[in-house]
Amino acid sequence: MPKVRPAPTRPPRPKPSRPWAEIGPVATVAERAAEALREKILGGAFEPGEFIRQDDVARGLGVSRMPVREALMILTNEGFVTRVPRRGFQIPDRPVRALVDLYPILTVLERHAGKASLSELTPADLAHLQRTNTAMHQAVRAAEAARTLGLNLEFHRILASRCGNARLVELLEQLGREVLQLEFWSFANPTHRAIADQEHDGIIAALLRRDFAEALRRMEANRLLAYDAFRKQFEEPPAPRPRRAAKRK
Amino acid sequence: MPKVRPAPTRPPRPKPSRPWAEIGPVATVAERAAEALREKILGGAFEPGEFIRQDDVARGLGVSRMPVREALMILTNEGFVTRVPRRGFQIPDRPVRALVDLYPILTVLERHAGKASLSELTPADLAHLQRTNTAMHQAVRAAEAARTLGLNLEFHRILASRCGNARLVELLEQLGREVLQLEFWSFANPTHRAIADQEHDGIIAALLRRDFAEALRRMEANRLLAYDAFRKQFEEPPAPRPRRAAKRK
DNA sequence: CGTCTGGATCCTGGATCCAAAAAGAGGAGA
DNA sequence: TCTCCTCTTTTTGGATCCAGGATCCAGACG
Repeated sequence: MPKVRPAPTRPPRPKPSRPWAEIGPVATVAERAAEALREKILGGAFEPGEFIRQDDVARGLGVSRMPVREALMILTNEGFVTRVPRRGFQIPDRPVRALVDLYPILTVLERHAGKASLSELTPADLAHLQRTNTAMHQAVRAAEAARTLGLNLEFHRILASRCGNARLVELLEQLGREVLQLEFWSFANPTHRAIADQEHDGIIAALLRRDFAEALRRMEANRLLAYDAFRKQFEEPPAPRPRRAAKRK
Repeated sequence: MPKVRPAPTRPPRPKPSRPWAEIGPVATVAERAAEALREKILGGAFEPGEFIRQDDVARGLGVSRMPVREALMILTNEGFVTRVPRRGFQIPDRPVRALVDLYPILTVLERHAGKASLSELTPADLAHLQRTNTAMHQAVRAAEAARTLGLNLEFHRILASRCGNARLVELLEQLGREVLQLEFWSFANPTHRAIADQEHDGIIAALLRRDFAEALRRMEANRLLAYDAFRKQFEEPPAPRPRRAAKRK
């Protein structure tokens, strides 16, 4: 008989015996599934508006459907998919609107973080920034999508890292991830990436001169540039429903 | 034999025959569980740092453990709980730090949204605002916690609703929910609530005069007030680990 | 010939079951 | 008597199974 537990709460960890505690990636299967799905999505395995079949993913990963479900919920938080109550999880089908909404949010938050953070960056941070930048140059040339995205995130995360607000850094990373992913779908053209690269160089140069105002301007210009290029390209989605050819047997 | 599916993607909804589509709350069990858990958490059924036992909740709701798991993931997105990989979901145990981080984010985003939204509010919006405000007055007097929180969210949501950025409204609501919940835990004292109420009246008055700058100032003052009151009260958490009495047999 | 309705099929959501891991308790040794 | 180790219990994480519902296709009717 499972005797009723006398204390409503567990004593708050009297022993610090937690040899795991954030040490290694004891990654649960769901997290690994989320990682794999993220890669697949970024790799273009799905197209906007498509619903993700859970057991297809499960079979593909060699696991059951449950960790896939959890992974999809994780990806929902990260903005990679959206949930429709009895239909499942689908790739967002209106990336245009989402991007137009996201840019101003990211701009204002990045400015706020940058004001506090840029002047506090240590020489080690700057070195890290430069390493990340050169690595990203290589990734761009090699056309490694996921790697480029990760390095771009890293770059911006370093820029904001010293703002003294952990939650803000976290939020910026989450929104930045969404933006990069959406940009990735919208225009996978390399010219845009090259432009972003140039801007990154400019930011680093300004930081090395300790010209923080200029660095901040460059950061905003970086976003604004992408925003404009984007709106120019997708001023209005031409076909409301592209009427893709039906599956042929 | 489940014959291999010939087309990798389902034809993208050729028929718009979706009689459900956001009509009624076809709420899945997990969503209802999330709602119930939210109420319980706000009601103080758990204390900061406590881990939530999944099958306790499941038994309490008369459902299996799986929708509870999904509900907990939903609540994780909303910031009500945090996840520890092999331990479960716990009530965040450092609300102080979280609040100090959240206030500036919410302030800067609210200012951005308010600049665009306040001048676009319709008379109907203002009426809605006033109705919400009076309802919240009543809820405060009746000490109905969850209701007060919901109405407060509604109030701020209306203020930002015309900013033309759906994602921003959504983000503000999410962060605002976190802040209100954390405030609720930190100081459940009614004086603070009363002060917030006063500020709401001031915001409405300024809006009726179409003095948007003043309304914006009032909005920021609203947050700043709570921020200061909060920091004054919890300047430094006195006991790092309150050393709760162990359960007695 | 187009449209609507009915049934078959597939997929998601929920329940139940099993394994693994962490916490808790008790005993042995210093 | 205190500490460390081991064994038990509890709880989470994952797998499998079942039911409800949505889509899709075919046939009937206008």
